[in-house]
Amino acid sequence: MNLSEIQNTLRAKVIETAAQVFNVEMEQIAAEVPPKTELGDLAFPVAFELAKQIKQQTGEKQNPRNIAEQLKAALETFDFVEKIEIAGPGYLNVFYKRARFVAANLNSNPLPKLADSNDESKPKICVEHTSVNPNKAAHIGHVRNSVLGDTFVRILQANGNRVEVQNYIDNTGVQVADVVVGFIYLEKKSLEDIKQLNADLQEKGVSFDYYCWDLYAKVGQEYQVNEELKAKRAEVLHLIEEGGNETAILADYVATRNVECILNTMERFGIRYDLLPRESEILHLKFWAKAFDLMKQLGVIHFETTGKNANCWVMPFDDHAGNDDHEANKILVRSNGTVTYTGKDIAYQLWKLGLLGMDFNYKLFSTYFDGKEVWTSTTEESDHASVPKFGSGETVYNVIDTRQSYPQEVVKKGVSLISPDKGERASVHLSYEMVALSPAAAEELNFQLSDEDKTRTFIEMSGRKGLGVKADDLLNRLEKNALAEVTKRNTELSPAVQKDIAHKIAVGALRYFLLKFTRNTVIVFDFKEALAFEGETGAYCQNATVRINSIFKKAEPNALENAFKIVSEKQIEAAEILNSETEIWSLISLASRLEETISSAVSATEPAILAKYVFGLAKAFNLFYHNHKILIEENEVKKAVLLVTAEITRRSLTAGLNTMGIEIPERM
RNA sequence: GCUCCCGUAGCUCAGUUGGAUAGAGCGUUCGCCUCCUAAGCGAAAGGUCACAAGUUCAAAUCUUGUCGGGAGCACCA
Repeated sequence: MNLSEIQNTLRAKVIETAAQVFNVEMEQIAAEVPPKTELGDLAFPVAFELAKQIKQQTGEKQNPRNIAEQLKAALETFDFVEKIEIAGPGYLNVFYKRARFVAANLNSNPLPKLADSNDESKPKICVEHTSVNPNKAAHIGHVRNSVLGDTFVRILQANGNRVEVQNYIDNTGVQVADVVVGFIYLEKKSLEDIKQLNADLQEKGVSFDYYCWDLYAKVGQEYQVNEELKAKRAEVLHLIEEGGNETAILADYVATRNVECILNTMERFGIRYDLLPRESEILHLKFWAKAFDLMKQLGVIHFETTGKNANCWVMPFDDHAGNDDHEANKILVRSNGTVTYTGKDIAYQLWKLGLLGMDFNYKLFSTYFDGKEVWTSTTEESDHASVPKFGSGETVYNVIDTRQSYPQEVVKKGVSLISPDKGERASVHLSYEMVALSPAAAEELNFQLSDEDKTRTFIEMSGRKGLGVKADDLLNRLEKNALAEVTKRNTELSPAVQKDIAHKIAVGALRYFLLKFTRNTVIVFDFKEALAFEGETGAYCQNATVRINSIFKKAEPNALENAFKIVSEKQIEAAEILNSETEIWSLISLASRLEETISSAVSATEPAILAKYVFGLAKAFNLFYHNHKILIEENEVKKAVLLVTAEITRRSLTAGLNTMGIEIPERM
């Protein structure tokens, strides 16, 4: 029986007893971990709540401590419980049979549900993340999106869910149009010229998306002074949307090259996708037309003939009160007959949920080095015999920054009007705050600050201004710094191995840095903090794990096996150690809470919960490590208990870090 | 004008659907490598949880108001 099962059993017993003895029905009850191990392993503050309920029902005033006494008797019959103490005004503190618990969990898997995530019969969850406009390199703000999304995918899988990862490609939007304007009108390049440029850049070792980054910023600047160029934007955008012309073909080449670059960047971070749905297919396969018909049939939108929105199709949206400046209703089709972004997004969301009644065609986009495939949408017939089944998610998570809360709300509302069955529950906006730059960081990037910017506590990154910390640049810098340390500490390792270790440390540092903040905290990016390997960092967590691994490398080959045997057979002695040295038991107890932590990260849609847990566990292990010398311990049972503790911690740390997409280096 | 988010140690942030003495990292000061890797460990200092009222046996947490900061409210995407 693992920790979750024990806790659930205890909860059920409390609820059962409350019903039997006090005639009070409780749906769920709070359980908490006492502030100190001395106070027990699990606490129920349930007696206070019961006292209140009893008073409400019978008018009889009962002392919480007396209530606790009666619950205590019922819980003590459970064979994993050593004793129950009533503390303070009426806390019910549970102490487990520690040695028995350890013996029962010698071979337990910290994430028992992970294997279920491959079960094809389970309902699917779709997660959309990354979705960087394919017109420039990804910056640290995009990486926050991707790391959050990817980590949440891993968390869902650890929780036993089947997950599909989508990265939406807005290949026909204004941002792509802007770079295309730059290529065609500023640089006077044809498609052939751009292909040649791509080859030249590759030779020079410059990434195509870096080139576009600068070009995009140049176009943005030029727009300010060149009205003629700005007029080209609408023209180009129209041609791209329409498709089947030279400009559209050129734009497709540019966008696709950028997607390839961005996928390469994300692969460095360990982030992958199943499907890249593209906006061009949403347009050309007429997803919108189908959604439009659906909405008209169901009467969830209407055509306005008078007033400000005359000749527009609008969706009523009464959650927001309208006023003179702003409409309460959301326009989906403009008076000129074109569709708004929100309209297209509703169609796309319907597809994700399997409610649209039509599908993309698919082609293979690329194959990762280990054989994993990533697919994309196409208007042509799917040319592969066995295309995986995409979309039709039971629930859809959209990882999009918090500034898009309003349109996301409209999409959710629209979908629930069309399918009240699935309702608003099926669409989840996994929102997060932006990554901004500290004025110091902006200056470090040689960016000219305006006087207004200087007064601000942070400065928003802007692709249009070319202001941002590029993802690859930052990772390169982290790898360089990590390599310097690795080389210093591990002179005997080969350069290739050193480099691999440095890479893992760099990725761990950046992923942890982005995950330790809760979603609704603005990250004010600071180089010193982001480049740190000490304190609350990924490297700290990796280091603790490497230490455990190194203990087992130095131990005799069958040390762990023997330890398991000793702990199982000599439970009385083991219990003495676990009862007297609370710090050992605290570590075991903490390490046993990974599954529970994953589950709360899912219900709160908050990966930071996992990050904080893993760090806390690494810290607890480091304390244990300094206080106990495992390999030279002379007492046989004590040594076995220490080894088992290290092993249980290792499993949870490794699984927890992997769930965050952080690998464990062989050495540090 | 309306909606949402935030205000916790010098700085950056946690604080588990209201619970026991409000925590962590950084920074500061002082200790610890004869011992499984010091990217580490220990100790000290540091708090009117923005402010006010209310609900409760119990409030950093819930309600209302005030002040301060951020974002959003397009026939843009």
